Amino acid sequence: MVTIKDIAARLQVSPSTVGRALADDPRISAATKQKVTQVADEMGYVANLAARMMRGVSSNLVGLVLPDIRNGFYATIAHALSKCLQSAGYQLALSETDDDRMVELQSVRELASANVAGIIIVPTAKPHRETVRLLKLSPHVQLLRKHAAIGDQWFGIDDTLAIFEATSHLVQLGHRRIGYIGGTDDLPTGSARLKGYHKALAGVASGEPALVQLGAPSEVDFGANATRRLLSLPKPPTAIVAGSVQMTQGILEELLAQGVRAPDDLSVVGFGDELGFRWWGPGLTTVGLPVHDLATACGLWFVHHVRQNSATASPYTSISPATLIVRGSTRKPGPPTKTSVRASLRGATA
Amino acid sequence: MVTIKDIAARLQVSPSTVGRALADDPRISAATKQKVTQVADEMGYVANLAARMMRGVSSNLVGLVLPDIRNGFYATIAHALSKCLQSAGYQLALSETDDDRMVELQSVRELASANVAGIIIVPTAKPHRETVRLLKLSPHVQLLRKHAAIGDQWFGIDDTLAIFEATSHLVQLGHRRIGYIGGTDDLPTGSARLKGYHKALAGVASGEPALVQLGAPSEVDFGANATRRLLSLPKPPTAIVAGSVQMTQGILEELLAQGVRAPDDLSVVGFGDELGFRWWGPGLTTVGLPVHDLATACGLWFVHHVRQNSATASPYTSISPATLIVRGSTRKPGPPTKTSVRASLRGATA
DNA sequence: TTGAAAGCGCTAACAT
DNA sequence: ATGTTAGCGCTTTCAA
Repeated sequence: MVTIKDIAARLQVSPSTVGRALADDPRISAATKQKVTQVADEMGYVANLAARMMRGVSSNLVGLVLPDIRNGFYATIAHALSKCLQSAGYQLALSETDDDRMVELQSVRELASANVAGIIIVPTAKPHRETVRLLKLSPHVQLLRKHAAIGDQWFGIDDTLAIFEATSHLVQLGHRRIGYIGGTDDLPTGSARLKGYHKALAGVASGEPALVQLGAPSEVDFGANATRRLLSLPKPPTAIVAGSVQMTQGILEELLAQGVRAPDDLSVVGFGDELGFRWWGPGLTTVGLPVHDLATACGLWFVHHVRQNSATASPYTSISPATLIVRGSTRKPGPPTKTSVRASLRGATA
Repeated sequence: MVTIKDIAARLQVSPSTVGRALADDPRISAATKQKVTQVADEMGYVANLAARMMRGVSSNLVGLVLPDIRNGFYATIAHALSKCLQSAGYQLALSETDDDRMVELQSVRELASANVAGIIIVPTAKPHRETVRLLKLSPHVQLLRKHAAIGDQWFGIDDTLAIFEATSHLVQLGHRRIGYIGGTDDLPTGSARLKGYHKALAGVASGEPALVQLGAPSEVDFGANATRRLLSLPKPPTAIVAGSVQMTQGILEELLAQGVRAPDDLSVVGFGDELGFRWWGPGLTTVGLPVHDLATACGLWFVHHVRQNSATASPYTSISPATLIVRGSTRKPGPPTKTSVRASLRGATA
């Protein structure tokens, strides 16, 4: 391995001169720089990253901490960020937490000890105090979920608006008994979404507690079970709104298993637009999330931020809107008509 | 950041004692080790990788190089590997190549200069020579795709068998004009799958060239276009077999757009079992791939291999079988019957 | 069984 | 414009 010393010896100069020349320090003469770079090239010199990192310079690694990469949602984020960071010369280090705060802590510890340039995190419900402390040591930004303790750098979507639009759509179609299956409100996203549901219902329908089913947002099974509970209610809802991607999956599975047909027997609005949602029944009406754009924006901002190397983290918040994608799984409540069936089929292939 | 010195100061011992205790050096008494590890845990000590790397030890980073994480297929792999490596104390560095050999080279270069413990790679069709050279410098293993130049460490699925089973299933149902839409045969997986198709057809039907459509395996659009071409043939096929996940997506989209109904108008067998494939029409009959198990096996083997730190890379090959998942999108060719329609609906919810 | 001390390759404060 | 020197945190001799 060729070191800075080898080059120095060969040129009869001091190691620091070589180091500075290579770093393009203004105090070094052009002639010397010229000679140094040439010899370095000739000898096949490659800077030792480890040594450089020991001197406090952070690596070109950016940690991405999220619950589960198998969620198409997060995969899109990872992809967009990867592209973004790659073109800026950074590498992505992936850590999955499974929404477990201790795993999260462990991951953040490892990243911190690897001297990462920064951390992009989708935090768990209640991050460990140590996690928060460690995050503050390097540039960081929260994605989707925002935890006050972690900081004011956040890129997210307007969760309240998203579910508000989904629910309003159903209200406008004439639905009054609308079920909501979503994440518990200990997660900021969960409570924001629930708020959107209640807001849309305000003044239109009484919020019947039994119609609201809250569970761990990443549990597909909960979505299925909650659907079963809603359907077996004395007065079942005429429509269901999903409050997370996995819940949506559970709901769709359960409806299929029970032979419940949308939109004839029940209207359904999903959350997120995963692969296959448009294939479900007559096409799933769902809340489209601008994940790709969100992640790209986050990546760009982050690179800029890291480059500044400013310890002074100025607060920054970006809220992207979600948009309702209307397909065939929603229509006005009541028995089906020929035209409505045909319309919903068209929706599926649109 | 907590260092070895901090622990030493707290315990009133020398830094070297702490270092040795942490390294489980036989010369340190059990009692000391006990105390050291406990305090280390308490203080949240994490070894500084940079410093360790300077001493010649490679990092705890394992590079994962693959085409596109958005492919559910690769997301599953990343997840399984992440779990596996995490529990062994390794971190995953994710690099996406988009099947571009120059991007691949760039990624591998970065990983190599970061002193990664090893690299797990799904290689592009024709990796750069430099890529191959760099890979040989650290422990590495190929996943899914196998390139002879890169080496004999490979975990993959039996691609030939996978498509053979898919095609045979159709042949047994009575199909004779079977279309195949898959990846070009410059990729080892592509040619193996094509081989499976031809093998299943041997002696049963003449392999009509127009029925075989080959393109870049990751292009959804190619799948859609190829489907259009097959359907507009003078004598269109009665069934189609997909040879990649994205092709499957394209095919499904196109059939939906054209209003072609499976299995009445056409039988379809997909590749992989992505979210939503079971929701498509009467449920997609498809080739299920043991991706999770494959990745886990690969991860375990890799960790073991890296731990051995053996420069002597003994050849190792693992071939996992794929299994056909029969749902509603396939049946015998010809006009529909009442019973067959009912049967296919049952298949969808099974 | 433990401590002291010498570096690994690089950077940066301090001297020329 | 360049040289000297002192570490960064860890491992690893060499001493005790």
